Amino acid sequence: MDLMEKVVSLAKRRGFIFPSSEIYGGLNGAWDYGPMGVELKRNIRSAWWHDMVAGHDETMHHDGAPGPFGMVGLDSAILMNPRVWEASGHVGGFADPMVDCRETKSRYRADQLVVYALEFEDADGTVERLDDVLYAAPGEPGKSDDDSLIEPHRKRIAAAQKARPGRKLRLAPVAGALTDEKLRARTLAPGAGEPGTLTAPRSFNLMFKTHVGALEDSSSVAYLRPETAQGIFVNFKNVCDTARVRVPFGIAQIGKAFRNEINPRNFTFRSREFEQMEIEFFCRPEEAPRWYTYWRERRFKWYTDLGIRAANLHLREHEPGELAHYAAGCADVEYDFPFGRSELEGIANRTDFDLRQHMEWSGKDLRYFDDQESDPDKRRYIPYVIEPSAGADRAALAFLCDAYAEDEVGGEARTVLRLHPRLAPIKAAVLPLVRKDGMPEKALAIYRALKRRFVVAYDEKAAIGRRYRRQDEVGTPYCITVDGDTLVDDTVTVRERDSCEQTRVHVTELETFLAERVGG
RNA sequence: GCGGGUGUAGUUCAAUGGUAGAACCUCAGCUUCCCAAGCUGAUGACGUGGGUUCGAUUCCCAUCACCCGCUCCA
Repeated sequence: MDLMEKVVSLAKRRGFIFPSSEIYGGLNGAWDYGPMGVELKRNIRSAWWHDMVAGHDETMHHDGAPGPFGMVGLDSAILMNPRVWEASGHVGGFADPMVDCRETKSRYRADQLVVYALEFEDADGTVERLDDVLYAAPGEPGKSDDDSLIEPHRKRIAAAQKARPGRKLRLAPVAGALTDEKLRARTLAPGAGEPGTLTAPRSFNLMFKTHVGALEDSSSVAYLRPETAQGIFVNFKNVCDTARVRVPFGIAQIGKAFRNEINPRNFTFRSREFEQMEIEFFCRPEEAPRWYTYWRERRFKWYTDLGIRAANLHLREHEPGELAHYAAGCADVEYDFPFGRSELEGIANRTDFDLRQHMEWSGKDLRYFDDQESDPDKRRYIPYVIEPSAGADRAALAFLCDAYAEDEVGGEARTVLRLHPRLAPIKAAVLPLVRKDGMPEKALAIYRALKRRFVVAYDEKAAIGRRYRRQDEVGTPYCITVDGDTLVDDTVTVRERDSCEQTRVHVTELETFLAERVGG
């Protein structure tokens, strides 16, 4: 069994992650978090929110940052005015099958791309057909004139013509060339140097559509947001007007997003419903590169601080050709999953693209007014945006994979999740050594006292060793054992998950002991 | 989206055209003073829908889900 199978199996067995609606056969690309999983994910969200927002000190100059900055939170609706998605570029032209050119990064509607072969007719009517290379050009079959079709390939076609003096050139459309893999491999895209750079036609309507109100007509269409980011941009003015924030500052949000992925894969890694943890960080345009660098480093460090082994984590700067059309820079935080190196988080310099788009589409002035600026011409500007966008589910999966370990204790194999204590679903288990002599009663009293502040478990079933192993498997960092001495001197043994070492702690010290080690 | 593979208990596996077995887990009881101990007992499965057949978990078809490769991720 490989590591991924082991993690999936453990996730199911111990209640971290189940297939969605499993008793009905499940649903492709949808997963549920069980009793352990919900705590893990909640801890991930809490850690992120605390580290990025709630615990942020806006009066302080943070390490590596160009200066002090503010940070506030937001929770915008999943349903928004559909015009948001027109402004953002998520709808409009995306309903029809599209083909992409891998080389030029251009996108075309499949039905508006003519693919043709060259034919040369001799004076005597003999036709020579050149179909080792096919040519694609924007236009509509049967409606576009030859000149406009030839334009993108003029040089190449001119060479072919020159080699065949006196012959008449004809363009012979090749139907279905884009859907035929072999023909597509010979097709030269507009502006491309080599044939075969076009993808198969695909529908890019990845947004889930629904209707607001009972009437299902086109005027009532709404979408489930495909990203949380736009909720922040459309609230930029509201936040500026009410939250007493000054640039530079960030708006953070955690929430569900939905994409109708063609091909969900790799357990929860690519799901149709997923949770994002995003910051849109607004700054002066000229300072954007420095803030970009800052957020890249800071977000990378967040994962290693929470226990991801640095050897498994990578920060990858995008190639210039890989960048989205609006981005001035983008880096991915990647993790070495068992199924390959994949993206956990993207940090992008989105320039002023989003706010500018929303200004145009809404007609509202979203410029920031900087009254501290001495130059009157520079007082109003559209801030640039640095966007660290993380996937909560992907983080959960990475933490699970990275924590999974098998080792030996006393010659016996065990499975243990070496989760960071902040992330562990259960912080401590309270265990009576044996079920007699008043130990359960004493242990229950300790359990109830700790329960008020920490997520703790109580277990009196089976031998002590087995109970330790149960807790190891869900990553519980500490086991508190009540034994004979406890009844005499009010001390317990605290057994640490990774080392299995035990220390003696007085019952009155337990709360402090845990607080120092697991937070909370 | 294309190609390949796999679906049997919570997990990991077996067997079979005629009453579906095991290990671990779980639960109950006994025992037990520190790392999956022992004893007794118990719960629990053929992904779904069709077809062939006297009879299908087994053969066939479809479908759903998961895994692998390709593709892709605005």
